[in-house]
Amino acid sequence: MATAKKKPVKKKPAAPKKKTAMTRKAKPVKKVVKPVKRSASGKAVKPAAKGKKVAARRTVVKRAVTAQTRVVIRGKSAPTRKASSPVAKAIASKAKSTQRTKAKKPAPRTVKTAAAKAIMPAPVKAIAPVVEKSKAVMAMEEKPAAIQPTPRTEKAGRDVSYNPQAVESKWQAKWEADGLYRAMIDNSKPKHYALTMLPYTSGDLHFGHWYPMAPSDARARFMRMNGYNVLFPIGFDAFGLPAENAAIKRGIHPKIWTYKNIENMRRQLRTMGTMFDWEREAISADPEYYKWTEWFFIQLFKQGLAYRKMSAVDWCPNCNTTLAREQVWGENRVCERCGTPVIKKDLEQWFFKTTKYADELLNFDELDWPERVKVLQTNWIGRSEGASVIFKTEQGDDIEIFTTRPDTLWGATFMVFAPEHPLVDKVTTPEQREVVEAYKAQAARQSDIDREAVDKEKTGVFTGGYAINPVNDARIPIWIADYVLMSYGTGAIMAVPAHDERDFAFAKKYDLPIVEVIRPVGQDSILPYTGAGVMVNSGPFDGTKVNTEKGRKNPGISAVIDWLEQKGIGKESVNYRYRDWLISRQRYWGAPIPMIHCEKHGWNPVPENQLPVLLPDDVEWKPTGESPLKLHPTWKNTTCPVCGEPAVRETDTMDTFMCSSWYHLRYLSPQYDKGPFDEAEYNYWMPVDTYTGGIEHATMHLLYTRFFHKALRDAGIVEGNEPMLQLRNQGIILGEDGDKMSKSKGNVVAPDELVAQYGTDALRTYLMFAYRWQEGGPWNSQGIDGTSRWLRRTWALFTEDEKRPLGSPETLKVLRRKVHQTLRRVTRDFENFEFNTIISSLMELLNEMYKARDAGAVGSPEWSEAREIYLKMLAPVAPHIAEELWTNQLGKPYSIHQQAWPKVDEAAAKEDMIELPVQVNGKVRDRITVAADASEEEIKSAALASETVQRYLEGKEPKKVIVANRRLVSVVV
RNA sequence: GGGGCGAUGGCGGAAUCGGCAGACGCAGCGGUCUUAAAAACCGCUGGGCGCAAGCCCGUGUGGGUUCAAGUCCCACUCGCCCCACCA
Repeated sequence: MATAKKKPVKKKPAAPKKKTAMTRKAKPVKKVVKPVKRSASGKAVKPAAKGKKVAARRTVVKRAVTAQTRVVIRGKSAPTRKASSPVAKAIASKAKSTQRTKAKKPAPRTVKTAAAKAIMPAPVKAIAPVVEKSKAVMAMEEKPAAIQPTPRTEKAGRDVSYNPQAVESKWQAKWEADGLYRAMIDNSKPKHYALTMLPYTSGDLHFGHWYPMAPSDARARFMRMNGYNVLFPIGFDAFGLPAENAAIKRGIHPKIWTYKNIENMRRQLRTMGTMFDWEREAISADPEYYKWTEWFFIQLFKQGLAYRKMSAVDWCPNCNTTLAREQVWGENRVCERCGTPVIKKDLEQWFFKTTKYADELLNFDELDWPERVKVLQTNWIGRSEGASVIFKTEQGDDIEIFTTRPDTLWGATFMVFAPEHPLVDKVTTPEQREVVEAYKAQAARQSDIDREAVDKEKTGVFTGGYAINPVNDARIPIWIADYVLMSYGTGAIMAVPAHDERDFAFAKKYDLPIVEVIRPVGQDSILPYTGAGVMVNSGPFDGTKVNTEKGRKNPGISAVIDWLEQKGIGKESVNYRYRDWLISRQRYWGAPIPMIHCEKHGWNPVPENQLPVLLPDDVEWKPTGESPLKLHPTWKNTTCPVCGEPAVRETDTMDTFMCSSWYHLRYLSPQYDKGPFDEAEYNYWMPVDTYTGGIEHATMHLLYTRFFHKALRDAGIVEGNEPMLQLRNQGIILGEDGDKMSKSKGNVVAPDELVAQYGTDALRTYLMFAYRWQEGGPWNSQGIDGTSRWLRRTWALFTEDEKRPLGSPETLKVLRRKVHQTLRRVTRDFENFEFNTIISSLMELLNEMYKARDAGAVGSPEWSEAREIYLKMLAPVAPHIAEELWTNQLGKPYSIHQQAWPKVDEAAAKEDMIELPVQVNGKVRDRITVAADASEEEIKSAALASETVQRYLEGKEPKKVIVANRRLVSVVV
């Protein structure tokens, strides 16, 4: 996924690589979340994970109304709104109401420094908390030493023993040594193939890589804790123009440049703390990989899906070389390297017949993909239905046109050809020859941009020739004009100036006749194409058609098509904007196209047992104006697979999108040499369950890979209709100034530096917390302090071992309720890719835990449970600190990442008192607190008993009292 | 020109089914600790009026539906993205 269309080269992230030795299987984990269910249509069905809104807020018992319904009305000296957590309430309710605010304040923290000191002097080994000490000791052999506080922290507060970099590098090394993230086939578990778009080997890992990958990793970890056998692989998109250009610029061989970058990117990726299975790494520039890219080309060729044809490519006359579309920059379409305006040049090229699958690609029934991507693909394919109709030249040649409105055929008063149309020369009369030639030459010189500018005044010239309109035998003039494009439809149109803006403008300018066909203006009428033309706007319209075939007052489009077919002058037809995929690149750094050309036998594939066609290292890859492979002295010479006579190889290479169309298959078995993938692995892991990456690939990679899969399906190589069932796109992180990050603007933020400063866990969680993941937004350099602080507070709470007197049962109950409510929400949010609220929920829970600690929860079973569940929820998002606290502070068995996701205790999560706002005439005037199971009647009478409500009633009877779903009472006066 | 998405405090964002707008965090202000600073901790923080209780206003604009609208409907404005002489 190297490049995106029309834009300057995009770089993709890279991942570090390290082979891990051990392949210990993950212990089976109790399944908590059900596998994603699929409905008959194949759509993923989201588990309904709705939680009721929690949270009774301030509750001060004032008086009971009935025995069953205790009604609580806010006291007059109401506490501030913020003092409203359940724990705080619990505390508050014990205190006198006037002292409430004070009571909520934590006890002075005289202990904190002491607690910190107790940890600090500890040598390498961890001092596990009292709880479960024996287990901790047992686990000691397995786990690395607890992190030693760093000297610089000595003077600081109680949290300072947290050294994220030390924690992180320690566990990264341990996980890797243990092969903790090896993904092996295991038929006893449901599988989950989580895929994130592979990085391009641009050399540096930046936010464009972190932003999609870190949350994807968190979700993959979540799925794993939920009992799935998760495959989360990584690799490198290593072929392509950016590498070649960078290499040219620096004078380094593209291969050396690329593989050096991969080294660096692996190192950087490792610091991210992802659960990538490095054993499955695949690199598209490895011969073991591109052997199969070539093999796939041959399979498509055998399917009749690869063909050659002449095509106009972008050509830089200064560099004397072809350019890819993305190398043509800006509105002026200049060469990215030298700034010279690019021209078109005809070359023979290889194409894949993607259009064969156009209709099937429009079908998204089996896909849980964002609506936006589906719309983009649908528009890109651009299907239009209509008819193709044959007009004739006066000399008798057929002119095929496509129209979406065959019912307006009777209004066709002239025809327009694209200047490049093959019949132009033939219809042009001698008198018009000179002007026609001049116009053609001028059109050829114009750039696409000029030519396609909508606001440009239309120009054209008369050819002198005439055509016959087949529906009424009218003799109509043939013009050429550059507003008709050879690349869309048939390159010729019938012009119906009465009902088409463009035709209308042209007819007005050159004084051509206008014949009205449709005259509808009422709302039920069939409207003309556009609002074009005087006739359309001036009416009157009677909803009928005029000037059509006799006896056909109201021929609808389909009726006209039937009629055309009967008459043999036209047929139903579908036209697409979508083009076949041009895969030839006149470049060196790509997979060779494995084809051989023989004078006698034409083009034939390289025999499969001779694959791969290796890319030679000794080429002149600096720009010379010719394809580097073509200039190699010997490489292209070979023999014809049919006759054995001397023949030449294709010297073009493949578009890198070809490589990335199947990388998800290579991950299955990157070392496999008997085929592109091991079938056993395919059968277990495919299709991809969750695919994450940028939306910029909507009409490129994501369309190519779907095409590829369908073509392979028809070749009997893969199964199923779609390669990736669920797709989720992240947004883009902009620079702090709100602009796109770019070196030239100097607004690039480097993840490496932030990891050095804050640690990976803080950066990962900040990226999840700060934005809606699908939206992205500008970087905020201060924001990361928030998650950094949160993790330090987490560390502080978990490393503190001070004992306090046990608090009330209510305190513990409230804590437990909050824990399970948070768990319910976090579970749901993980399922829905809502990472920002996962983090905020965990922050809230931590805040509650602090309050519970101050209220005397420490030492209780509820406290232990809260700590365990908190860490398990933390584990996917901040894997390192969670592991450290789990194994070395709680003394639990390594690894937290092999633990089962906790289960919500719905009974514990349930509120027993609920607070309802009471509205009078739509405005909140009071709040009442009732038992959660109070009946509607009880709630009503409680609401009416409120002094405030009574005051607003002024003694009158309420018109209406509505209890809305136990969430609010509405009194209408 | 066509299509899509979006608009909530100083900022990022919450708000699950039409039911307490502003959760959580950043920034800011005040305080504790400190020789000092940093860190940490505590409190405040949409706007207006008010000593207070409280009242009024408030989710881009204007209408509408409803007991109730950030959320639904209609018409706009602005922003971003995609496609575009597409026949």
